Amino acid sequence: MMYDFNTIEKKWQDYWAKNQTFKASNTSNKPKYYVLDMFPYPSGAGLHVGHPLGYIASDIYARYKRHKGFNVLHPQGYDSFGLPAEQYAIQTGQHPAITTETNIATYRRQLDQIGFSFDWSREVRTSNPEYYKWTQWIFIQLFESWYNNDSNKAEDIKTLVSKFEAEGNTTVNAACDENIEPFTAAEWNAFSEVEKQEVLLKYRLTYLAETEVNWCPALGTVLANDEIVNGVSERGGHPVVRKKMTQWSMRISAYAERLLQGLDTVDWTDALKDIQKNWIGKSVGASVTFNVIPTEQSDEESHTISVFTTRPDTIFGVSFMTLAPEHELVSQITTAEQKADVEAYIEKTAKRSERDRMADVKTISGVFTGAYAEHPFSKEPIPIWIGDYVLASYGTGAVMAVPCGDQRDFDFAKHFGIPIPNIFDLSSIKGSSENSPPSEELEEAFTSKDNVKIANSDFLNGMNYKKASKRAIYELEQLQQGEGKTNYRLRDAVFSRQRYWGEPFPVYYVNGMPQMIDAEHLPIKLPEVEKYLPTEEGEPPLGRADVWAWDTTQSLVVNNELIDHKTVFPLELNTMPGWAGSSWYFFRYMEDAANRDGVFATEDALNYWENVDLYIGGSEHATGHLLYSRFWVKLLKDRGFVNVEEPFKKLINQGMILGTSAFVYRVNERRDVFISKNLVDAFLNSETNEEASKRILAVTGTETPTFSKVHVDVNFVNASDELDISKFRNWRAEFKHAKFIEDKIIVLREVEKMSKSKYNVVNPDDIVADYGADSLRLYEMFLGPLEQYKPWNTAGITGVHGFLKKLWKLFVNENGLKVNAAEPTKDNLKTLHKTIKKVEEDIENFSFNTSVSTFMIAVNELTAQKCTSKEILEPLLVLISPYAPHIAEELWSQLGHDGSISTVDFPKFEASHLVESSKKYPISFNGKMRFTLELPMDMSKDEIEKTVMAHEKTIAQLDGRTPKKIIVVPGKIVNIVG
RNA sequence: GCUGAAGUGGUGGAAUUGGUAGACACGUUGGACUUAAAAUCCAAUGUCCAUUAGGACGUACGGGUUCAAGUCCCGUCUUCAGUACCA
Repeated sequence: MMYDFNTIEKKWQDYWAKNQTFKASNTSNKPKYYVLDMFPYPSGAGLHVGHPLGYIASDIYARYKRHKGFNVLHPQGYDSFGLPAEQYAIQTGQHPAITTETNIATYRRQLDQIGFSFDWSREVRTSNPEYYKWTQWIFIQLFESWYNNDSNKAEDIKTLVSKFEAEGNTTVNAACDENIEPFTAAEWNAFSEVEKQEVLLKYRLTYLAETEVNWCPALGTVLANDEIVNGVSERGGHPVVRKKMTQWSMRISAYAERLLQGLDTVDWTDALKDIQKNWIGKSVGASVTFNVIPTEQSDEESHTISVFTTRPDTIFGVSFMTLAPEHELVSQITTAEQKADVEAYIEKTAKRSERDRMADVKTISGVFTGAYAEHPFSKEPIPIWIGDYVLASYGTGAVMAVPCGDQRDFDFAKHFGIPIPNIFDLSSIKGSSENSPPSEELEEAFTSKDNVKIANSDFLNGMNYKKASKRAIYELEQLQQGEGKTNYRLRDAVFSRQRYWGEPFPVYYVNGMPQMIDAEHLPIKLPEVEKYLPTEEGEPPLGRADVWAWDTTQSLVVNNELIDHKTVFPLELNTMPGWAGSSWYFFRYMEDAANRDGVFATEDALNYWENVDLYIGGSEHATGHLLYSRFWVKLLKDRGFVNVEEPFKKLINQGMILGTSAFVYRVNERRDVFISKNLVDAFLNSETNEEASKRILAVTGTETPTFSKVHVDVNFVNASDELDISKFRNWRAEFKHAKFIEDKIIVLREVEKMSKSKYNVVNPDDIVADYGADSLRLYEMFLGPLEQYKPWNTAGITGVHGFLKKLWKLFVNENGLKVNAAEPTKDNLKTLHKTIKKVEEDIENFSFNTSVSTFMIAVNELTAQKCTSKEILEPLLVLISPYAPHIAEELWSQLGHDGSISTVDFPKFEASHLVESSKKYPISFNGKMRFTLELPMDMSKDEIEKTVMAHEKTIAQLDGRTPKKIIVVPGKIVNIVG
C-alpha cells in the first residue's frame, strides 16, 4: 500500500468536519485552554506559504493540549473590514461585501486543506452586522464612560453628572481635555442641555475633537501616526498633509499607567514589552511655569511659558529656554529687532520635511526671540530662544534648557555662546578629579542622575537627584509655579475614518451634538451608496447614501429627505478604523454561535474561558492591535462586562517566511542573451576570466559585457537551482527568443520578502497537491525556530516528505499493515522514550523545528531496528499526530481504532528506559578530543582515571610526557592536561 | 544615535546547565536497481595537509577567564527589527 496523501488528507478533513471533532464545549470537567491566532484579513491574493506558519504552530499546540487532557478553544475568523476591498470597489464598482465573501471562500478552502483543528462553528467576521452590532455597542459604552483617576477606573458618565450637580467639577479628578473651565454645581445646573453635553464630551472616553490630523488626499482619509512611514502613507506611499478636522478620538491616554503596569503580568517577550513601554513613554518629573518678562514691544497681556522637565532638581542650571518654532507664543513675545530673524527661521524649519530633520540631527539651529523669562527662584532673566530640536507635538512644545545636565541643551548653548553654569558638585562624581571647581568649564553635559550632588543651587545644595527633585517641586508649588507631573508619550487615538468599508457609528447629531442610538436598535447597518469615493464636497463616502438619517420616533434609519432636525436627524458619516473590530473579537469566540444573539458573549462563557492562554501572530501589531485591545479589555472590565484585565496571557510573534528569489543574468549589450550565475562568476574571477570571456564573446560579439539581474519565477527552478529554459521562454513574450550560452542555467539565489513582484511567491495549494498538507505542516516547522525570519525554499520539502513515507513504511508494506504484538526490545523502548521526552520539552518551549528532527531520528532508528511492535508504534503515532494529523489518523484507524486520534492521551515518559549501563567517554588532551572509550556508568572516578591512563592510545598521545593534571567528570568527559 | 535580536559547512539549521561543534535535512559526488527516467536504497561530504595512520585549522573579528568556551567576560565589526531629537 502506497502513502496516498491526497486521498488520506481529504478523507480525514471530511471526517473532522462531519463529526465536529474540534468543536469546543463551554461545559467540561477538563481544564480550559484557549489558543488563538491573529485572524487574517482576507485579501484577494489568497494565502501564500508564509501565512500559515503561525497557524500551524498554534494548531500543533492546540492539538497537543487536547492530548494532554485540556478542553481547547481554537477558533478562527476574518478581520473582514479593510481598505483593499474598498479600493477594489472604487475601481470596479463591485460591492466590498461581495469581494470579501469571495475572498473568504478562498481563504477557507486554503485553510481547510492544511488540516487545522479550528472550531469553525464559532467563526467571526468583523464586517458581519451581527458582529459589528457589538463593536457599535462597545463604542456606546466608551461614550457613556469617564475615567476617574481617584478610583483608577472607568465609570458610568452618570456618576460624573451627579458629581457635577452636587459639587461642580473642581473636585473631580478625571482623565479629560486640558482646557476645561472650572464651574460650580450651581453653574452646572444652570447650563443649557447643549452646554452640558459640550462639557461632558471633554470627559467621555470617546469624544469628538477638532484635531490636526494626517490627511491623505489620495486615499481621501485620515491616517494614524503609525500608518505613516517617512511622511507618506504606509499603504500606497501617498503624500500626507496636516489638516484640521472634527474626529472621534479614543481617550486611551487615560489608561497609560495601567497599560504599562499590566505588562508585568503577561508572558510576552521582553522585546515586545519594550516596544510597548517605549510607545507609552512614561516620564516622571514636574511642570514648571515661567513668567515672561514684559518688554515695551510686547502687548499688554502677561505671558507664561509652561514646560515639562524630568529634572526639576536642575532648575538652577537653567540658562535659557527653547520653544518649538511652531509654539503659539513665539509670535507674541518676539521683539521688534528679532522679528525678521525669527520669521525667517520659522519659514526655514517649516520647509524642512520631517525626513530632513531626522537625517540631520547634528546640525544645531535656532534663533533668539529677544524676550526673557524670569527664573522662578533667582528672578534672573532667562533668554527665550526657538529651535527645531524642540518638538511642538511632545510635552508643551517648550523646554527649560539646562546645558550642564542635558546634552542637546549643552550643544545648543555651546553653539550660540550661551553661558553654561554648572550646578553639579563635580567632586561628588565618582571618577572625576578631586576638588574640581564647580564653575569649571565643562566638556560635555553631565546627564547621569546617580552619585551626584547638586551645587550652586540655593536651597538644593548638597542634595541628591531624588531629594532635590522633591524639594524643587515643593518650592515651585509654594510659588504656584509648578507641580509634580508624569508625562506619557502615548497620544489619544483618532477613531474616525473617511471610508465606506468599516463599522458605521451608532451616532446622530442634534444641534451639532452627537447622540448615541439606543443599544436595542443596533446594528446600524452600512447604507448602500452608488460610489465608494468621498463626495464632491469632500465628505466621506457615507455622505453619498440616500437613506442615512435617524428617525427618533420610529427608531429607524430613514431617507435623508426626511431630516427636519426635530425628530429626524443626520447620521454620522465617518466609519470606524480597522482596529475597532479586532479589539474585542477574542471574546466573541467564547460564546457558542447558537447563544450569541442577545449578548456579545454570555457571562458564563466569559467566566469560563477568561482570556487567551496562547496568542500567536506577527510582530507588526506590537503597538497597534495589541495596545488597543488591551485598552478595550480594561474598559470592559471597569464597566463590569468582563472579568479580566489583560486579553492575552502568553504571546508569541512568529517570524516571517521570506522568499528565495531566483535570477538569471541578461547581457546588456545583447538583450536576448541570458547566462547563468556560474558563467558570470567565472567571468568575474581573474583565473577563469579568459575562458569565460571567450564563450560570451562567441555569442554576443562583445568583449566587455555587462550584466543585469533578471528575476525568474521560482517555480521554474529545480532543487539544484537549475532553470527550466522552456518554461522561461513561455513565460513572457520578451523571453520567447531568449538565447542561452550554456546547457545548464544555474540561477542566482537571493533571499527577499515574498512578493508577487519578485516572482518568489509559493502557493500552499501547489505544495499540498504535490506533497500533501502533512508535508507542508512539517516543513514549515522544520525550517527553523518559530520566531525567526527564514527563507522558504521548496527544494527542501523532499526531506520531510521522505520522512512521512518512511513513517508510513514502518506501519505498512505491500501486503498491508505489518504492525504486530511483538514484545518491544530495549532499543525500541529507548528510542520511543527519548522521543517522548524530547518532543514534550520541545512543544512546551515552542521549539517545533527540533521536534521534527527528533521524529526523523526516531523513525530512522526504529526502521533500522526493524521495529513492528504496536506497543512502540502506537504511542509514536500520537506524538506525531499534532504535527502530521492526517497520516496519524489514517494509521491509527488502520491499527483498528475507532474514532479520532486527536483526544488520545499523550504518551507518558518513563525515565527507566533511558538508564544506560555504560558511557562512551570522550578522552581529551588539553581540551581536544582524541578518541572515545566506552566505560561502565558506575565506574568510579579513580577507576576511570586508571583505565584511561593505562589505555594504549593514551600512552601514544602522551608520547612519554607526564600529565600535569587529569580531569575526570563521571558520566561526561575525561581531560588530560600536560 | 538609542533599544532589542542575531552572526555556526555550499544551504536551512542543531548543540536546553561551559564538557565529543556541525544533529536532522537540502544540495553535491560516487554506487546499486532500471532499456532509460522517476522513485527507492547504500556510501562519502567543514576547510587544508597526508597514500594510509594521522595531523593542523575551524562557530563574525581581537583579547580574556577556565583543565575545557559556539556557550561566560571585555572590546570591535556586520546584519535585521523597533524607535526617532521625549525635554
